[in-house]
Amino acid sequence: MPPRSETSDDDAPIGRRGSYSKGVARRQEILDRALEVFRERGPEGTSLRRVAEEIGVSHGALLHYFSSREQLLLALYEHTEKHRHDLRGHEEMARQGAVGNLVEAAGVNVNLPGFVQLYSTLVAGALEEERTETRDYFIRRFERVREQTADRLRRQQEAGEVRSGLDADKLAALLVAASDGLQTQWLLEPEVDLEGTLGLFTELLRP
Amino acid sequence: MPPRSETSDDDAPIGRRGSYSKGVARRQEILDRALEVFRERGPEGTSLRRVAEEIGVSHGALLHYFSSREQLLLALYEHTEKHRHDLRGHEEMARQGAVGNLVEAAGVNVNLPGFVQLYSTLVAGALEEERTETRDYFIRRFERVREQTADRLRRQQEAGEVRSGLDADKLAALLVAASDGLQTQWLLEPEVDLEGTLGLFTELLRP
DNA sequence: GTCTATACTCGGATAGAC
DNA sequence: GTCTATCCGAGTATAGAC
Repeated sequence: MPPRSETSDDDAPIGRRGSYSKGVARRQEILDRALEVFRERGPEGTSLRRVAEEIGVSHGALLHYFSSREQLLLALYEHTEKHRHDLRGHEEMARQGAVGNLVEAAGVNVNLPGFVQLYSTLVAGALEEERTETRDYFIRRFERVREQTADRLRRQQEAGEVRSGLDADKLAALLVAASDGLQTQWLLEPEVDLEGTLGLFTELLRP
Repeated sequence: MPPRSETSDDDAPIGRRGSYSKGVARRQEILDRALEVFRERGPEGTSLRRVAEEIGVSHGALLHYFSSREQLLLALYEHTEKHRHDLRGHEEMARQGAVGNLVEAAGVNVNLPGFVQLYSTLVAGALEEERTETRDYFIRRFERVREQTADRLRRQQEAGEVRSGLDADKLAALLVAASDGLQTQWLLEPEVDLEGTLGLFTELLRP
């Protein structure tokens, strides 16, 4: 679900007339260069105009492909998330419990404070205006994460690993909320024990 | 702990030479007018310059009393928090359990979405720079709220209302985190049941 | 569709008048 | 200490060239 607005099907490298539209490739190219700049200097303090200059396009041209600074940061977020996702073992991930999954994700994030901060900035931005792409993106994201977590919980309830009689959907929202909130506290005070505190849920949910 | 930088003791209305320094009064006057503007138009989209013009001071003068837009928003937040605090019954509040207290606070916030959003904006801003007043403010705030919550929890553990064997400090951090995170989700999707979901902790913590 | 040029408002810093 | 004047770079919107 990339932030590019329309171009929703451009997949056949051969045969389809036009194949990749040149614009998408150009956009990708610009994004790649921009990611490099962010990697070196970090997103904070790196203005749109600075990035544009550094990667050799005009300020206006950059804005042509990313309609706002927020959009560019969202693209950066998505890219980092993919990388972060790769850091985790996919096989084990699948059959993990809800709490274990969140704890492990938090463990990965501990090494990526910049990522957590970017997340927080984008979410706060999403709350500030009514109908933006960023807002839609995070609404969908929360829905997805809650749903996955609820599924895990239900499976664990059936397996007797988690106490039953609790609304799995509400519980999932609570777990995700706690995870997000804790990471905020952790960014402000690194001595907060992210994984240990989140792990309390293991005991709280024991049947 | 108001955001005014130095002037830390100006309390005696009589006898002390100079009594209130004129600057403090002026600052308060400007703040009051600014609060009015925010009440009418909301903080988002209300620029420093617009506020200044509307209350009849220059852009520079406003910046003289509030060294940044963030400082002004923080003052707005503190003022609203005081008002919000008044909405809650102080007597009952004191002898409430940890979960009940958070649930009730959330219940008040449900009628003040702008306040929750402002909180989220300020917290995100606090995460973005290293040594700012806003950051210090929220570090202290989280410490205070966690401590209060932990105290309640300990009292409840001794009274047998909350299951023991759980680290009250960690548990407090978890409760506060869940409360914050849920309010974020609620701002994005109002159908999220803020009080009900947070109330799950009542069952989770039962001995 | 791709991009340049321009203009507007914004937050913030500075220098200096009073 | 209080405030005006000015300047800077930022994000964004628009018109229009190609």
